Amino acid sequence: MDAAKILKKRGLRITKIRVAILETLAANLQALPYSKLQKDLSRFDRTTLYRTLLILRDKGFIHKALEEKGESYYALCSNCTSSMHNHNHVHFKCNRCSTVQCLHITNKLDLSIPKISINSIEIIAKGTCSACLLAD
Amino acid sequence: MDAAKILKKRGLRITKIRVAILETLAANLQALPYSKLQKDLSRFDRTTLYRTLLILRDKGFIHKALEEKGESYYALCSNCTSSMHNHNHVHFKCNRCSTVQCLHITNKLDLSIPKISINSIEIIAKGTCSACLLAD
DNA sequence: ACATAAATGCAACAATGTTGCATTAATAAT
DNA sequence: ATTATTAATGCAACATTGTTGCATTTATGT
Repeated sequence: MDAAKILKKRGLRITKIRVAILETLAANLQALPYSKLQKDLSRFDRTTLYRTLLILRDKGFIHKALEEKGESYYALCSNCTSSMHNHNHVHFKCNRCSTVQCLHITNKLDLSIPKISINSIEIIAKGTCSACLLAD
Repeated sequence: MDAAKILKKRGLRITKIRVAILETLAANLQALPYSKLQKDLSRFDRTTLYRTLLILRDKGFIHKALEEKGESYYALCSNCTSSMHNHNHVHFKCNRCSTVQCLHITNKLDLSIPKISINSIEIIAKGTCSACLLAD
């Protein structure tokens, strides 16, 4: 993954923390909790991390996979842009090892409720991940 | 709604803040953000509110309908107990007026993913609520 | 009314969110 | 390559929420 090239292609300045965040997220299969990003990227100021996460989210590079107990989990986007965020996948959290992952599903989920206009649907599943199932 | 009676029936002590929380939530159709509870119940200590919310959640009286941007939204449970939490409903947030409500749906949502054991599924829908649609 | 277990309020601290502002860095223009 | 300009960064500061320990008060069964 060439984070610099990706940033450039999408018209964003190439800065150290942006490259670092993208590479950190790319290096993990799971979504990463804020606290982990904070720790891994502690060479940067906390405010900068905070603002950079906002920008990368806004521009469609990353998304918040889950927010739970005051902690946000971040993951790379696969197909988003500034104008279009489509996260048609399920966010799964393992109750045992606490990892969070994005699961791409084929099932199309349609939900319609009278008198309400629904723009987006988010699904959060919890259970036991394959690694923990195997560890039994 | 007789909060005291409900608490007693479920074996919890009847205290002012418990009654107040249950009545506050019962008085609203929507789920209430923590900040609103905090404000309405400011006559009680913040720690007590925090701990009481934990207890009422644990005992199945209330549930966290949504956690977003660091803010938790709470609502009454309809059929939960200490041992059984079943929230088979959708949590809906209106993007315009920011209200959060629990929508009871009939559609059964089944999701199965290979190699993973799923225990619970939560659905969060966002869009425009009926009141805001009418206000156009 | 009393004993006892539980709930409360207070103090204190941690983590995250958030803003303003001066400094520094990235890019475009020369 | 140097400079101008625009954006990003780091620092300080403060708000909100989460969390724990402990002394005091309250709810309830006897």
